[in-house]
Amino acid sequence: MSQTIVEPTANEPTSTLAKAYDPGLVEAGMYDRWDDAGYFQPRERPDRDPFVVVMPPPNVTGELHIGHALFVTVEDIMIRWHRMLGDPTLWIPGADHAGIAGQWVVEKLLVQEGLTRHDVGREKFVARVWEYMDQYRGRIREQTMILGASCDWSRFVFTMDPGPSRAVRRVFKRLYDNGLIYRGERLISWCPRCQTALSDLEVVHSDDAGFLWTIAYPIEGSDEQITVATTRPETMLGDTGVAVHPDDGRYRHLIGSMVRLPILDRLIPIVADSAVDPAFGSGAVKVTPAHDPNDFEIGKRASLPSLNVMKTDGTMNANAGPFEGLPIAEARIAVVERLRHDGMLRDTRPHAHSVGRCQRCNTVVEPLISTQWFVSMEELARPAIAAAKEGSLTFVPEHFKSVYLNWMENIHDWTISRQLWWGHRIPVWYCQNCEATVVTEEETLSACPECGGPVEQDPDVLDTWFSSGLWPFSTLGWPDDTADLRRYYPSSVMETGYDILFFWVARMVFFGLEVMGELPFHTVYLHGTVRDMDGGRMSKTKGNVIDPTIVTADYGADALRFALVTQSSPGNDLRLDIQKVEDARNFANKFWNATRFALRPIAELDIALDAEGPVRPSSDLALADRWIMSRLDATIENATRLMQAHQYGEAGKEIREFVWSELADWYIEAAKVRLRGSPAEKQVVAQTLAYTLERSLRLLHPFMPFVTEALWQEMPHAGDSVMIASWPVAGVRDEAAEAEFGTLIETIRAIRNARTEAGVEPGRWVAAEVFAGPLASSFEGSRRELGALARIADDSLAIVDRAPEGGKGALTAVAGNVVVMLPLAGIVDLDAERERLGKELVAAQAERDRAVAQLGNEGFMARAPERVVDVQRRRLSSSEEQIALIERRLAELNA
RNA sequence: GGGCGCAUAGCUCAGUUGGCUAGAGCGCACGGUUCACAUCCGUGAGGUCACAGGUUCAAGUCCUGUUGCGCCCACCA
Repeated sequence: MSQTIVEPTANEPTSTLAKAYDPGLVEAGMYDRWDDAGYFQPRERPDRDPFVVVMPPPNVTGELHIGHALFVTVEDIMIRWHRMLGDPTLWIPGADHAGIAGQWVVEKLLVQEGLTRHDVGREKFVARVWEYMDQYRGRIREQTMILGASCDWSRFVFTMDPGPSRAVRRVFKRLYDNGLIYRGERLISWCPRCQTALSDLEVVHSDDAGFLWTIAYPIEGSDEQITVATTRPETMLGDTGVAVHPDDGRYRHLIGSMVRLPILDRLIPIVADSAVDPAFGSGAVKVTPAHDPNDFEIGKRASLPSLNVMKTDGTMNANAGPFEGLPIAEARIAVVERLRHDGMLRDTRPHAHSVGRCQRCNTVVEPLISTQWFVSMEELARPAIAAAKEGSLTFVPEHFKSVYLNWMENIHDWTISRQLWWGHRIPVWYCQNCEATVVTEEETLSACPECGGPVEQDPDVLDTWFSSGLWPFSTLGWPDDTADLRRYYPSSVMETGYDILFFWVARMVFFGLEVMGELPFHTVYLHGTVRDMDGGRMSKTKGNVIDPTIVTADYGADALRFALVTQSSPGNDLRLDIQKVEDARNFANKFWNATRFALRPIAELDIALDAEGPVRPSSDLALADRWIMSRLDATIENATRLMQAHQYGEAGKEIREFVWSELADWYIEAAKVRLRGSPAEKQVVAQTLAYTLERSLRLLHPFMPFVTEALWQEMPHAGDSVMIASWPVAGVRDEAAEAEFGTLIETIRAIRNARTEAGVEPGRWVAAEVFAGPLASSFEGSRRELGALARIADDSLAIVDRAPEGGKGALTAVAGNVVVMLPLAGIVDLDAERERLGKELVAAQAERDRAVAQLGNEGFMARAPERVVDVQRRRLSSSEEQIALIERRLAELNA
């Protein structure tokens, strides 16, 4: 496979490439060849820092969707780029057990069998989930491979594997021992469907249309009543007080009095609390400490008892009296009816209010008091805030730093226990004999270390994000002191969606700092959400979810990758347009055919190679050769700069633009005529083609790994795979060549435009006189290219040394200071020609006027940098020359 | 209530520290079988850079305000 010299193959077919690019054929088998060659594992070299990315582990709750394809693409681009830069590069793949979401999908399967998890029992249920996960992990892995992800499968990790599980227990114990994890009775969010506590982040709020009911509470021992307003009247059954603002004159005399709670007839006190807003409603608030976070706080301050009126399944309990057993929604209606009947309902009005729903199952969550495990956040957040503020943790795009800080600085304690069966079991054991609570890193505990009595493990599991938060080090073998951990922690860039900035990124940061004493990564790159063409979110219920492998089957992984990355920019959502995928496929085809074209002369000749690949040609260079190599250098410069700035999409576009609009449209078109020239000329063209195409393939490789590998193998090259070739280094730009060939391009365009506007048949060969002023020798050297591209007959192309006179039977093309006269007697429409040139004259005059104005501006002349002033000077002289040329020509036409 | 962002061509979007004539793809109009490519080639039309001020020699770019849209956070009965 390794190849240092290309043998001439004159007698063989000129190319082994098929006429049309077929992504299916190109991509088949290639991934396995890379894998077999070991390219996905880091190539160690002690002199360089490794580049490490930990893949966000997809939830094993189904297949990958198009959003996964975006992150796989962006991360693979980073990884392949760094691999080409020569960094030891590691990308660790994984999968997440997905806690509630994982349990939920299997519960839904059971429902189809007419079963609940309680019918099968904990052990068998967990086994079912494992079975499900094993099945989909394979599919996810397969999909990731189809996308070309160059990750190290030998290091694949699942959150429930023994290693990460031990990491979870170790961290739990450590935080517990340090007082950062505690168990307590708090008001938490409860999902009645999932039957578990949720963290704040797992509750999704939306404004729903509801009602605000006003209820009268009679004052005991008085004829007075006090009215309170509520959006959840059923909670009045759990009221243990009424609160008013201490300075509210209307109620000051009532503070300390008792009211008689309607329906239940309980006596509850009126208390003062400054959190009450006297301006809202009646200025008096019913207090339900067991079912409202605000009331919970008021209740604590006023020493009111908490009275729970709901069961964990979302029905009312015995404290609800006559409403016991009713589901919450029905109890609400019944309570309102009863109040109306009793004459205690004072008002009912529509009222939009915020309703929290379970992120996973969309059930309305209920705040209720419950004993749960929490992570105390204040101390953990402090260094995580400092890291972002001092800049050791940076965000792409930058504004997410504010978002991150805003959250971190207002953080609440984290509810980590879940009343689920699927997940990491809380490593806490309760002695049945001596009341001891034992936290252990061991997976099981057989007896109480205090008294030897029997122990029972806490039945709950941990929030799935607890294990995710340890991912940057648990994937590397921690808590063992492994070689991987020492070499690859911390990772380099955390690339993930902004939608899990708090869920995941923030938690990795504070866990990394606390457990490892070091940030888990220095850069957070956040991508947006992939949306449909109308900007809608993709969801299973909407039915607009796209399986990436359907797209890759039609257009290829290269096309999907390229479309995703060039359509997106950091932090912004993108609308997936299948036309963009098609365009990317077309681009691959363009590159394919450009290579196919180049391979013919390349195969006939000896291409000089060195350790880097085709040698950069340096002698017998024509203007076009110098130009394309300078443009390649510009592209390398720009692409490299953009990659460094994480502007991968822009880098991809830059490369596409070069390959299509410069290399294919101009260099190759110009090369066609030169390949019919002398052997020496053919040689330099072939060498230039080999050089520029081979370097371009390397530039494009991180974006379109498959097709670039396929083409690179066909091209003269050094090394075994473009995957492990080096990222190109830019040479010195040839400014003169860029300017001169640029003018040649503009001239050809002007000629084509003049021909088209005048209705000259596209295939017609014409004669031309070209006045190129100081560029005469450049134009002379490129006369055949000029002729071929502008369809000027070679023997009737004259490069002249002063502005030509065409009389009335000629078309004029003006580009900069170049003027071309095309004698076309009988075709030229004098009026149309005058009009066309008239427009050009106006444009040139406007150009001149702007330059004159700038150069006449004292402030500009005094303050603008010399470079900018120079540009205006050139602009002035150039536009003046152009005006003179056009005016002269117009005079001729008008004569 | 707090925070963040967006507004550039018919559509989807680029536009790095302010500096040549504001760009791309798609779409649109017209025209093309030249031996790499119709998954293509050529030519063209199309923009008060949301609005109003300000800073500056110079503003799509920086500042302030306005309008419209979006997202996130939050214990607004």
